[in-house]
Amino acid sequence: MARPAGFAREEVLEKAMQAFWDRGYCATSMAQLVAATELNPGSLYAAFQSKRGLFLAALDHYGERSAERIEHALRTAESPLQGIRSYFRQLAAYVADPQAERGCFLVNSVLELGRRDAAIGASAKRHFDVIEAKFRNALTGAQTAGELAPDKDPRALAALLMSSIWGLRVLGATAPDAERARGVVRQLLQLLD
Amino acid sequence: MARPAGFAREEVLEKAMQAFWDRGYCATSMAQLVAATELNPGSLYAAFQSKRGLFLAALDHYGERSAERIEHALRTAESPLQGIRSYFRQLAAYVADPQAERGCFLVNSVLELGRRDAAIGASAKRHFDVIEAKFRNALTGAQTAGELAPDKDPRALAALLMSSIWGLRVLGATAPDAERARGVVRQLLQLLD
DNA sequence: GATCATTTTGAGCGATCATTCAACAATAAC
DNA sequence: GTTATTGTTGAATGATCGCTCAAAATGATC
Repeated sequence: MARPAGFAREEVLEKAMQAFWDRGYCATSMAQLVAATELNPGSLYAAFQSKRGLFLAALDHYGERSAERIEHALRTAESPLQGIRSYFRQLAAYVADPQAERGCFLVNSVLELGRRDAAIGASAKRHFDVIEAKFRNALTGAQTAGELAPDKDPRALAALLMSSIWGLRVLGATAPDAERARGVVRQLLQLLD
Repeated sequence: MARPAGFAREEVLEKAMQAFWDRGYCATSMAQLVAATELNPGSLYAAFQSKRGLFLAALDHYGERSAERIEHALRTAESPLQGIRSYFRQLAAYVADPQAERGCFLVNSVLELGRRDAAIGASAKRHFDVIEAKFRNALTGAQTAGELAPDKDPRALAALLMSSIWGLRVLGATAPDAERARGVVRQLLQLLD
């Protein structure tokens, strides 16, 4: 017995995420979020408590979608290692796209706020951990399948892959260059052979 | 015949840089810059025109010091490749330090402002280019000295090294972990053999 | 020590910030 | 149709933002 909300939470989160991703937390004003979400301040505050609350929800939204994309690449590949190769080739292509200049929303958020806001830092790190675990699993699977040499360390390799993703995302933010990105990925993937 | 300035420009730039590096451009208020530099607003504006002008000067200050550090590692090494190895081992140690959580000021600035402020983006990219050129020179030198295999591509390797630095800096911002950083560097340096 | 160009001072400016809230609207239950 | 409960509206709030400027202070020059 009450009036139902006039908006879909996921759609609002997607729009808010795009706004935050575009300009960062600090440079995105509530006025811009009101415009982007097409909600009034009161509705936004009723649903998310504060600008920070909305940001945290948008960050989770982004992290979940990122993990899904990686999960999909790994699951649809012919083998664990092919899944990793496939994801990185697709990342190289994305990094060459002008829209990659926004960087990675998780990385941007850690660098802007991770040290000043423990909850934001912890949230981003949690999403990174989920992704890294997927790679580690794939690498362990590749090893038991004889696809990856037994002397390789899945844990160390997974850390390298995370670091490589971060590097490639910054590369995309500084200079969208397809050949450059492909070259970096080609060399990195040699470490899996 | 005039009153001399009561401050040393380099010292003020260093203090302003630390303040901006700590919190980012947007989250650092002029009031905080006034406190950090121990100058009054009027003096800061007389010397740097605007908050943005002060930021651009601080960014150059950081970029020059970064390039010097790399130049020093390369120049004092026994060989070009040893110089690169030395720099990356030193970077792995730095990344494990809690103060590395601030990330790289150039990376932070590109991600926060590079797309919205052309001058800031261009400045950061220029500093990255200077650094990358040093690596490329070292790699070419290593190749002519027979230290690096002739089938390696100095240009592609230099791009990989830049991407690796960016990744390692983000690693430092998310989780200062010495073993993790050393592991990543160990694997990356294999690509030089 | 008088002159003069320059720097320093810090209160104050208009603009914009995140946030609130009282009035109003809409629906479910009866 | 009435009531209860929740959502929406958007103008208003106090705080903080980057920035200015008239007045005072300083030191090199003569």
